[in-house]
Amino acid sequence: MQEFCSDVCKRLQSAPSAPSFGGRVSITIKDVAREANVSVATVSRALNGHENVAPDVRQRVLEVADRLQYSPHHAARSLSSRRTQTIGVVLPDLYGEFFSELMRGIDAVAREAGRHLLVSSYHGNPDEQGAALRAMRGRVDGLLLMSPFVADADPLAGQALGMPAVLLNSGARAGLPALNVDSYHGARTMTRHLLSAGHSRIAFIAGPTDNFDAHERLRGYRDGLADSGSAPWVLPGDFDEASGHAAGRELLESGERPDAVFAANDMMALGCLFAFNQAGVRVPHEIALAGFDDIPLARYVHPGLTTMRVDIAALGARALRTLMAQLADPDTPVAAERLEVALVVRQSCGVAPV
Amino acid sequence: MQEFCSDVCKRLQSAPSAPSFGGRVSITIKDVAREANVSVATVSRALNGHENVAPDVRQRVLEVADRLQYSPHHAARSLSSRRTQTIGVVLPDLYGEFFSELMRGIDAVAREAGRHLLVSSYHGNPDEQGAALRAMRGRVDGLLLMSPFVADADPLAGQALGMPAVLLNSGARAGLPALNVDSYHGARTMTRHLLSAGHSRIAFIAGPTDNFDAHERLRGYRDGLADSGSAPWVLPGDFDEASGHAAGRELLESGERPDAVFAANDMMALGCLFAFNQAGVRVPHEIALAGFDDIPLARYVHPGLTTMRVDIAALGARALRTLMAQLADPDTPVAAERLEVALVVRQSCGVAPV
DNA sequence: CTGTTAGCGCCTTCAG
DNA sequence: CTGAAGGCGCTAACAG
Repeated sequence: MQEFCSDVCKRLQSAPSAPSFGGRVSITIKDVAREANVSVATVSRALNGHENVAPDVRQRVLEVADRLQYSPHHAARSLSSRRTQTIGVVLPDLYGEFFSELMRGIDAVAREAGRHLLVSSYHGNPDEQGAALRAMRGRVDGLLLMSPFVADADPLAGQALGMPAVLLNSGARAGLPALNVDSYHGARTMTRHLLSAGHSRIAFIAGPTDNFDAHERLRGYRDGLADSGSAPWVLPGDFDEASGHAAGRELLESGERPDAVFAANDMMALGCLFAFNQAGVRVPHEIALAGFDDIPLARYVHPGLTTMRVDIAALGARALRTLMAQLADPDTPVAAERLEVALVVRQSCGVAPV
Repeated sequence: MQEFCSDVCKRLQSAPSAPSFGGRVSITIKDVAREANVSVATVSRALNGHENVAPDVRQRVLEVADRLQYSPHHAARSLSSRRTQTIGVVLPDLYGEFFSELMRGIDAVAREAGRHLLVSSYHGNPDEQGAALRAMRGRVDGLLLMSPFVADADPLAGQALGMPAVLLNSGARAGLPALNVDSYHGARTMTRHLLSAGHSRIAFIAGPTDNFDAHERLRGYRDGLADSGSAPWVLPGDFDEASGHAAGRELLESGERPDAVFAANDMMALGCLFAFNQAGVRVPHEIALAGFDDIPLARYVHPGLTTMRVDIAALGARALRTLMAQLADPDTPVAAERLEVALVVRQSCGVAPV
């Protein structure tokens, strides 16, 4: 035992200049090669599972590597192999349940595929976004990018990503494969559902004006209302509880109350619900309420919230699968896909089973 | 303009063997050097802000680099400099608001410090945890590790991390710097608050038995009750709404109802609240309710939830700051720190201002 | 099957 | 102040 590791032990003890890591020196492929009496090439082959290595040699190499606790240096490996085994994820933010769920879906697939995740958020700032994208170069094999801002100037237009990428909830652009939640059809369906339940004055609490999904949902609401004779009634919102709460109060104070309120997402619907609760207005008896997303809390509030279910984790998972396919075969046809959403009827609209 | 980029343009057009990345070739330091009529060494120095470069030369180099959209290749840089500019974040999971908030805090500091984040979750599986830690070697300069499972065998004991690391909400072990939410004192404070508000039969909805924080909160509850004459009354829970809901129902059905319920976290408190709502039991009139965490919804439910505020984003931010200090100076003394929590009194305990 | 060798792109002495 | 040159650790031809 001792004899085998003498060389390395000596190096460990008398490392001339301790390279970082708290004075530790790391074991390289050379150390393994020397201990196993083979060349570095053979070690590389053995460790990477190539076929052209004699069984006994492979065995010996693996043992030595294990004993020395060798672990290949990632930077070196990816510098020479030109692959990083890492996927870059660039998001507008990391805050809230949406991103959390998204990451969960992405993470599951990444783990399954043995890929690492380099995450970065740009806080809605186009400059930071550019910087984040640039910084990904040489660190990742592909990119998952979410850029939901419907700015006049497409921040991606000028960015040569220089690598395969998939767009998430960002519309379709730059000839990249894209995957979007089908917000438009979802919102239209919900609006029609409310109409068919007998509501005619349906108010809509919108999302941020520069957000792609918010835009699609508003469009779906308007189109859903189109032939009904009902006029659109839109309040501003921000996708958070606070703005839903504010919108709820505003609705109560308006001269003519709506029959139903459709919030562009569940968090706003909940904020609105609490505003109604505080004012003693009963849901659904006096006003019906609907949301969008089906967050976990939607089923626990009282009354249960009617909403559109969006499987966000599936969104992330599917996006990464698309990217992996692109990575495996760059000629995979590029398409824009939609993630289906589903109407979930609960008590908040007054037409639900108990 | 054209003349300057002729060389590179030619290369881009007639790259002999397109090296990965969908057939694109990337611009290297050599390209910049050639365009700027200097050596690669000078480019390197100029771009890295070293002082020994003539102002006009630096200017020219920066211009060329900008025009060519040059961005250094990470793997190459970290191979030669032995630093990755990346922090590894190893978490038990990526699911839910807690991790989302944690990541937000970490991300803010990382961005501020120009560091990237390599995230990985191990789904509560010790083997996966080991694999994740091993895979971090050579890819990151330091580690933020959350390992809240109070298993008999410390999964970290055998792991030579081989690099600076900070433990998050994982107790104190392995001689690593640690940062923990002060769950014990928080729970004790809350329990005493409930007692002093006149409640004597206080039930506690516990968290997962193998979770460090859950354990600390339970301990705080017991100690808070210690000299009061009240007996502990503990129900199992899982930190999610569903288990809080179940516990709430169980409490209602028990022969002797409690005066107050203290849930080990807000999600369970909300689940419990909805169970009470459904049963028509009024909070706080019939039963007082308290939680722990102060998630955003806590202030929007009706009645507002009395809870202990935990600044999770601050937890992440502080942990990364500690790690950065460790990275900057390995001799920084190692200590276990506590993140203070604060009592937030709302209406759910019946002693609050409206 | 195995060893030798030439880079991958960048940083960093060491001479000028 | 600047250029030339030697690696960093690993992979991938190319010869044996």
